[in-house]
Amino acid sequence: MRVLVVEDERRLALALQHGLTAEGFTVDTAHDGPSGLARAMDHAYDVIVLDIMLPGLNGYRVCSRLRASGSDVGILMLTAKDGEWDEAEALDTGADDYLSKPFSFVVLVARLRALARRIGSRAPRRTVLGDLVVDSAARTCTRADTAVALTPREFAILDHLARRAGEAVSKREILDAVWDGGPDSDPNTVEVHVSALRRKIDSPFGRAAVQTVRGTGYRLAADGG
Amino acid sequence: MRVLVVEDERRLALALQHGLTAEGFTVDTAHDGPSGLARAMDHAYDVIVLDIMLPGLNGYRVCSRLRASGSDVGILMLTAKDGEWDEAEALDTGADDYLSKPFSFVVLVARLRALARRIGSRAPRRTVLGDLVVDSAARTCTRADTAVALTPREFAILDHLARRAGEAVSKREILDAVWDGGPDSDPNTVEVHVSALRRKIDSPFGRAAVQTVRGTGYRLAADGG
DNA sequence: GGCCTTGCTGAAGATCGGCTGAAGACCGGG
DNA sequence: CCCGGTCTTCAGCCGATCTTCAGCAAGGCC
Repeated sequence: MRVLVVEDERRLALALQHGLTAEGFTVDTAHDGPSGLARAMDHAYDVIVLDIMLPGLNGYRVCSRLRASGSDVGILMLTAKDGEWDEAEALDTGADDYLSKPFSFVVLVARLRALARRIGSRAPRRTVLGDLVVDSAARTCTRADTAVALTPREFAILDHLARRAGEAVSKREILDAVWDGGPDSDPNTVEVHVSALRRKIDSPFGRAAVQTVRGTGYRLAADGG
Repeated sequence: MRVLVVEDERRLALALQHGLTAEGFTVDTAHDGPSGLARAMDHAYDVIVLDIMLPGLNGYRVCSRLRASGSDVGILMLTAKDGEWDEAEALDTGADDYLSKPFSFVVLVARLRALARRIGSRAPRRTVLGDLVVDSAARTCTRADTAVALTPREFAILDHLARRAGEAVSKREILDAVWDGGPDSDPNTVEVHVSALRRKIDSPFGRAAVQTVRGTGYRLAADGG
């Protein structure tokens, strides 16, 4: 289990490195935003422990840049204050979990393990469903060997459905995954985009990969429809 | 999403009930340890918000008893102090997450949603009863290798029965699980839907998976009828 | 058998959920 | 600044689904 600790307070960083090493993790450290981001991009970590207040580039930015670059590494943010917006914003920028300082080392380890488990079971980068191919890394979609151009939202929805191929996925979950699912977000938005998506990947091919699950949401047929 | 709030401070419990209801959760409350435990055992909740300091039986004990009885419901503990042992002990007794009082409502909702997602993914995915297959994740049902289209209510009933395959399940429990079981809900509604369900998964196949338990409710035959 | 309780079911009207076209906001590039 | 593409919102439509009701069937008890 490879962990990167990005924390500018040297004493804390060192303590974490020692403690986590003792717990069986392999630990690297970085002490500012830019070098943390660089290390994270260059090496394959399982989880990153990311402080918010960092010199050069704050934790939110490191996090969102990592996500923007397509990384799905597990990110646990350390929020300095315990105001609610720190935490909500952490999740918004793509963090998987967060912990308010001061935190207990025991809890940190428990959270890291839980996070690693979740991350470990994440879906692959390329999903093949019959003649429908969704490439999460390249952000492309192919149907019957024909490239299909999708808008960002359309692709994000398809990608999310593809990660759960064969399962029914609720509109709320899609809102959470594709948008920053505020409680007041509108499920109709999803419907509109799904409608557009079908017009591109289903109708022209006389297929129906995107199925409606009434009362719940949608399901991507495991065989491409 | 069914939530049980176990909190002895009435004002807080009420506030949570209202707030969470507005967020789309279905909320029940209990105000002490023993009644919280009883409710949790009797009803199928997705998540329980559990205060630690409770009359009668404290949160740790409620939590560990639930786990001892085999429940895998999601448990989010509210820790009153913010000492680390509260939190570590909460995780030790089987809680999935915790939140220190005072907490932000926004954060609580985010945590509940995250927890619900995690829980949802560890529930059993398919139930096989003879040639009857109920796939909870995909929300599909198959009888003798034939896909059977069910309406949301029908599927919810079948799903609930399947989770207790072989056991007699009361109509009241079905009302609670599938509907938001107000005290004035009508058992005949269940009968109507069960009737429709049989017409789809039993009659066409000359089988009888859904059995009537007179005076009580229904039972799904463990061997598919 | 008679009677009461409980469960089944067909029909009908009300309601709900999902789909879609259109309008305007928004955004980034030229 | 303008333009094209994309996103969100809105409102209407439609069919699927739900609930209610009433009559009938079945079980259980005397």
